[in-house]
Amino acid sequence: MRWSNLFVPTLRDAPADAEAVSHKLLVRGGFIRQLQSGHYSLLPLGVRVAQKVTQVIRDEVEAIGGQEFLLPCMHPASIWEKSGRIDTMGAEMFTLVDRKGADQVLGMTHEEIFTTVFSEISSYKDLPQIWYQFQTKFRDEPRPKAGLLRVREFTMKDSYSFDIDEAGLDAAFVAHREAYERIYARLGVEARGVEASSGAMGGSESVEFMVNSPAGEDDVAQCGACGYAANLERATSVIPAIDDGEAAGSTERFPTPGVRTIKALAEVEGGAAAERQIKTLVYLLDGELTLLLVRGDHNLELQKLIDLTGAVTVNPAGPETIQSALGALPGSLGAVGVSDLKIYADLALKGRVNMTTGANEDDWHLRGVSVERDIAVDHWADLRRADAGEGCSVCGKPLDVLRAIEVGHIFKLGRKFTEAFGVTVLDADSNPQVPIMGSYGIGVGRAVAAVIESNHDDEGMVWPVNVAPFEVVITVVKVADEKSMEVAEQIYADLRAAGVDVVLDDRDARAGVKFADAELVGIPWRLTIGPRGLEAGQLELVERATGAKSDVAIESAASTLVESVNAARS
RNA sequence: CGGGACGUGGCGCAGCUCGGUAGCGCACCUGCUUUGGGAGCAGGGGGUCGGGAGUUCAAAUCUCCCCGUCCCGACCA
Repeated sequence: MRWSNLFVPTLRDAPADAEAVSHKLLVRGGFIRQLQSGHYSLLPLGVRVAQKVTQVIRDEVEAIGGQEFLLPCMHPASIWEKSGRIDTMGAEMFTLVDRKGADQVLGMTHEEIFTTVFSEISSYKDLPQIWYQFQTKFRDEPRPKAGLLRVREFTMKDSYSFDIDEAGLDAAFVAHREAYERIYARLGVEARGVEASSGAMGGSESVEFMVNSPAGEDDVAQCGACGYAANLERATSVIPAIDDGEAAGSTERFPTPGVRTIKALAEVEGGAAAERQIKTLVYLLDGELTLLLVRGDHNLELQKLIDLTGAVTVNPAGPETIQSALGALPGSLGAVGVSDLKIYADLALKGRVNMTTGANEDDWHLRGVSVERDIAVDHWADLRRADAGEGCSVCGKPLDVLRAIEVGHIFKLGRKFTEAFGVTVLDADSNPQVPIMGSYGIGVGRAVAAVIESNHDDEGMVWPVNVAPFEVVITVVKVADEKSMEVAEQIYADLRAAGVDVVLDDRDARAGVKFADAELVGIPWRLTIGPRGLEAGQLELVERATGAKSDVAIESAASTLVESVNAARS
């Protein structure tokens, strides 16, 4: 490629509304342009990187036996009705009506469609299967953000495994886990597999691949001692026991005028420290009013509740609803004596006595509450969000909580879809069996952004060779100099012949501009050709990542580069 | 969906408080000089001031409505 023919609109200034490093650099480097919130055009350099990332993923999925498909991105709504997900996905699906009046949706994932194709298989002899594709997904995200990190339209590698039994699924899952680890290593990101909730997709064992970055949107609890790592959505931790003293004989009402918060109750005369309080939250779970109890100083982790109950819609109840159900407004709520509502309580409240909570009358609280004696808890469960500094539930050492980007997600789907679509295959005994599925996804654009988040410096991007838009740039300092161009053309031809992805910067621009652009777009090696070097018979070679400069003889420049590039590829 | 901010040539911004018909830097075009780290000089092109209504002799500026974009919280590759 000749830079003079390339469309690489680099910018000196980042757009004002970009926040994340990857967003700024992708725009500044001329990789992407925004069409509207959550929808980006990939420019030539963006396409090059995306294609290289795609190829790395393809290699590794093929290596575990994946077969590439390409399914439609527009689906009849009926297929989503059949799986029931048109309701659970709700507003996140783009929907439209065709000219015949048929309801259509834009696919946000492809379990339904792959399962439909799979229904043609009817013998255990044809299992296992791993099917995958790179296809555009559409998700009407409430809040797209940070350039390519969260968008409404994106390419995803999604694969699906079909097996006759759990053992087969386990094997497919492990194979994917290992393939993903190889993929991230080749992309130059440190991604760790962490325990995760499978969310709206449904399923059991679930692992997210996380790259630590302030631009991320997830919080991950990590144990530096034993390696335990889990999304805060399901991370557990151990906390010290609290000495409640002797259980009070009975509960006691006491006035708390104006007290509306945990903090205020902790400070008021006759109140109680936050860890001695019961926080009472009122939620609507699929429309059913429910009380959720956690310790006063703890936070509810909603995802844990959703995973536990399978609830589809979970919303905090409004003040009017709460008032009419409990007789008080938030600030004075409690579960003592409540019998007509379902009550979930966090395990940290189990066995606690002498607790303080709202009396369900504004400006009144109760003390001396023994949780198990005084509250009709229906379900005990881990509902609280783990916090930094709490003990690792595996080894007890303090946990860290770090921001991270979710660059991949694998999980065991189970038989949800094969059952919904009535798919069976015959086993060796001629009995019909419902195959079990796994689902595995990597967002290509997000992976690109994550690579940048992990590989950049003040000058711009620093691409790993495997995914760099070009592996080498030949910078001709003075294009008007015939000798320079002659040498450049020769090395350019040699590198191309050797299979190196090289760009010849033959623009009639000042050297400084070309150097700055090469660094901004992060090309791993720059070979500088100018009259000064030619006179000495030497060319300057600069490695982007380290800034290391070396002089190479004209004759050996190409072979040196071929060697370096080959050594760095993986 | 709740909260906050912003919208002026391709990008970054000023002008708005106190109405008088749009300006700066970068980028772009032409010429000359320069040429190993984002050149200098001279000349030049490009803007429905997000949209619509209203107030006014007069609106980028004031008022109202709408749209868009970004950031923080509830959702996910």
